[in-house]
Amino acid sequence: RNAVMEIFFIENIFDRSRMAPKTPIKNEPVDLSKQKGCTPERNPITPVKLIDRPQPDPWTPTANLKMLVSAASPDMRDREKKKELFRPIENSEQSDTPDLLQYDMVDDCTVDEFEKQRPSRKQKSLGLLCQKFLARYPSYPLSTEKTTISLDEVASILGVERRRIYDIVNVLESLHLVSRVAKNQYCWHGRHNLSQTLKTLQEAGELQYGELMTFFQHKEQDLEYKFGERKKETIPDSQDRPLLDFSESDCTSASANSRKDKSLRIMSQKFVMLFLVSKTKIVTLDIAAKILIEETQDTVDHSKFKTKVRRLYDIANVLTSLGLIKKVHVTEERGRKPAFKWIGPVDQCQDQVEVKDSVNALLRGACAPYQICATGKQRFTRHASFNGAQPCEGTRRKVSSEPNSPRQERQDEYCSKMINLAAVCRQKIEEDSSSARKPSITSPLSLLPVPGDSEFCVNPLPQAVFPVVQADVPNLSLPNGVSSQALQPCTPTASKTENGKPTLLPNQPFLCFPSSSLFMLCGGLQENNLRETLPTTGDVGKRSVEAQAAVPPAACQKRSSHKCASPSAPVDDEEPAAKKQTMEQSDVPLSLVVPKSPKAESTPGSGCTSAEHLEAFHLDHASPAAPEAAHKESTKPLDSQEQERWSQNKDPDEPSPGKEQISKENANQPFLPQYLFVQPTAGLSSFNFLFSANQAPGAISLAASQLPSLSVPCVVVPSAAVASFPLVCSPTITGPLSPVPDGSFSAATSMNFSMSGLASTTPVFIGTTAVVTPKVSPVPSVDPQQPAHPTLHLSPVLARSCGAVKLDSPVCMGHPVTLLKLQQPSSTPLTPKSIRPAHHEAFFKTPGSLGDPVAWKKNEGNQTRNASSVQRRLEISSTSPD
DNA sequence: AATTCCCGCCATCAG
DNA sequence: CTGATGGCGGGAATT
Repeated sequence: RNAVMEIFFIENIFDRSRMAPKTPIKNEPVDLSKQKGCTPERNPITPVKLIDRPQPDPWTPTANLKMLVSAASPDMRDREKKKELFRPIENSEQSDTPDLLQYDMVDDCTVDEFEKQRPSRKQKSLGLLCQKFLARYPSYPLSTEKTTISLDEVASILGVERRRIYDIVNVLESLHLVSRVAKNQYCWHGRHNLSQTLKTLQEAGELQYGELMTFFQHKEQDLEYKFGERKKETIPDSQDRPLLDFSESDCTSASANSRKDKSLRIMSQKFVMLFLVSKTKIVTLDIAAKILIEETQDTVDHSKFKTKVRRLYDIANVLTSLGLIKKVHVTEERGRKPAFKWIGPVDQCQDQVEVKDSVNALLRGACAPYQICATGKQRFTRHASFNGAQPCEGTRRKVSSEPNSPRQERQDEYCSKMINLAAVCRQKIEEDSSSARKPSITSPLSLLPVPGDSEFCVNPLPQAVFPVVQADVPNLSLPNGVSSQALQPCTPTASKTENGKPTLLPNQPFLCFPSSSLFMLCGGLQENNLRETLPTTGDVGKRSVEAQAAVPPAACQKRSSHKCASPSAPVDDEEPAAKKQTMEQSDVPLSLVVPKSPKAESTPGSGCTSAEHLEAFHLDHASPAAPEAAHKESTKPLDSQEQERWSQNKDPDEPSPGKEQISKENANQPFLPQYLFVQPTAGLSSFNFLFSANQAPGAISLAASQLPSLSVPCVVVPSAAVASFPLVCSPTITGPLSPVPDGSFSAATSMNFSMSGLASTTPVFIGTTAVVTPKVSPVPSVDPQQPAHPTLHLSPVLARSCGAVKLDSPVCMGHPVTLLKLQQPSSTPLTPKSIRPAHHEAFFKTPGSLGDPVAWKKNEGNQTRNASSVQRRLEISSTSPD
């Protein structure tokens, strides 16, 4: 062990020393590359020296090696790097010695095959690094424990230079996820205050950028805007001031100005504000850069702009890792521009509006099926896709075949419409709610009992609120807490989001429904797992792919990573059939369907969406009262059909007749019980739920086992496999349960939920928010994992966290909640994939608790091995050398 | 060629 | 002065 440690240190040292010298070298790089006979890439690994070489410099021993290496072949080098991949340690040097050896080996045998990958740049990306970083800490740490972060420690563990950690921490600090306590020390707060922070930012943002953004957005949409010009005008001077309070708020040291003002922190806040202020929640990089340059408007110099953009990428990477934004591209006349879309919690969510609206529509008698999504924009998107409408952003694929039509435009229009609609609705809602904030509104299903009208929807945020589904929301965002991952049921469509990014996936299928009438469907959990995983780097890509696979075709297309093709890219057609099939099997995620008014569809001409179909069937099969598991069976087949259709379904127009009828029926009887059905695949992972819509609140809770029997309006049907998990639905509220507690308020609540969310993964809680009040101290002994459940394999951490969360809530008390295990099968249902889960777990564990520093390394699977040696060292050292 | 964004120099800041 | 921070921009990797 000692030896190992020594090595470790040595390496580090080495590294450091190397760095210093490096400076001088800089000049040469050019040569290097040229001379490159040797190493093609800049060798991150090797110190600069190599580079120098050409120079007069005397050689260092190392240099020699390097030369050799380089001489050997670039490829080799690559491989090497690749191996390093996960290795936390800094890239560097360690390899020297080893390298040599390896090289030799390499020579002999061709190594390359396996490692095609190599560490490429991506592996070193800030986003990935950030994920690793976040994975080390729980999203929602117990208040009791304070986690301090030592920059040095983290840097060494993650194997990066400190400088990089600063980049991450600064952004996190801007969102108050961490705060600096002392030199080199930060305190981890987690996401507890995130919503509050965002709210504050939003407010601030409206003041500062409200108009501006509006302006830009309009501009963009219709015309081209010229850069600076307008902007300046619009921009108020107000910007000077640093972001308001927040920046200061916690900062201990903050004094103030100085260069800090320019800091990444401020920029980050401003950047976030732009999203919050933006109606579309999409901000293009160039606009952001322009706006953020603020000060000297005119000094638009190009270089400055470029620098700003660089910084924005840095910030964006971190935010992406947090699951707050995702990358998209907006297509304008000018062409496609990089942009980012906010996918984090939104205070005011349009979704709500939508929901509301839909609800209203229902009440009015509208019949069309409607889908709702709760949370963020993403959901939005999804819907769209569900509907057949074109999704807004990237998601959009051409749904139907209309090669010629300007689909993009349409899409945009669609988006705009939706937005407008949302706005309109929102008001309406507010009105309604205020007037009728009765409990009634919150029907049993409704998640949040929160008294505050609109608020309830809002704050609670989607994610948090519905545990059921939603777990994911967070999930994407971070791996860290166990929480997140959970399950997300995937919606068939939804998935489409970005693949590349891990985060995206998140959407969950769940919804909030204010009125009872809604249905929820939950799809298989499979995906959940994937999501969970996300944190890690390399995997992500893969994972996403998988996820996609799971997902319905429509949804995801992109398989490739991040970059999405242009939005307009056709969707289904492209999809490989195979893929679809796959998806079909597993997926069927759920979707919510709500009867909707026709209008909802607006754009999409297509009426039928998968969801709809589902609905239809389900409806058919399911008896209103309480369908049972039996349905599942029937359903499955259905699913497939459905899916197929779906995939094909280009025909919007023909909704299935049946479905319509159904919907109508519903319409007629608005309150009929409707249910949501979820049928994922049969076993495994998916759960099926049926909820009747109108039910009385009280009825809902059920144990899994009981499902069918329940008289309750809702039925939950777990898939067979799953059956074991218990679902808990607390009736929202109303019931007997204690009413919502005072609620600490939405914010708090929501938070809680989210936490629970994790838990949610499995257990579903549907209930009032009140239920979860996590604050409570950790549960005594919880044993979340019940042996009974086959599925549960929670990582300890998870379990623990879950336990804590749920415990508190009253609901929980009632019965043991089981958590679903995230890992579970989700991935693809039965497939062997199971392997993954393990990783996931690891991933999430907090290092401390589990002591599994290594977790992330896992990602890539094979490669890992080699790397491992290095890693190991690290691990050891870090872990406990003793 | 454009987009991303890693790397790390070096100016500042803090002690 | 030294170490901690972190702005900044070159230029390489990716798209």
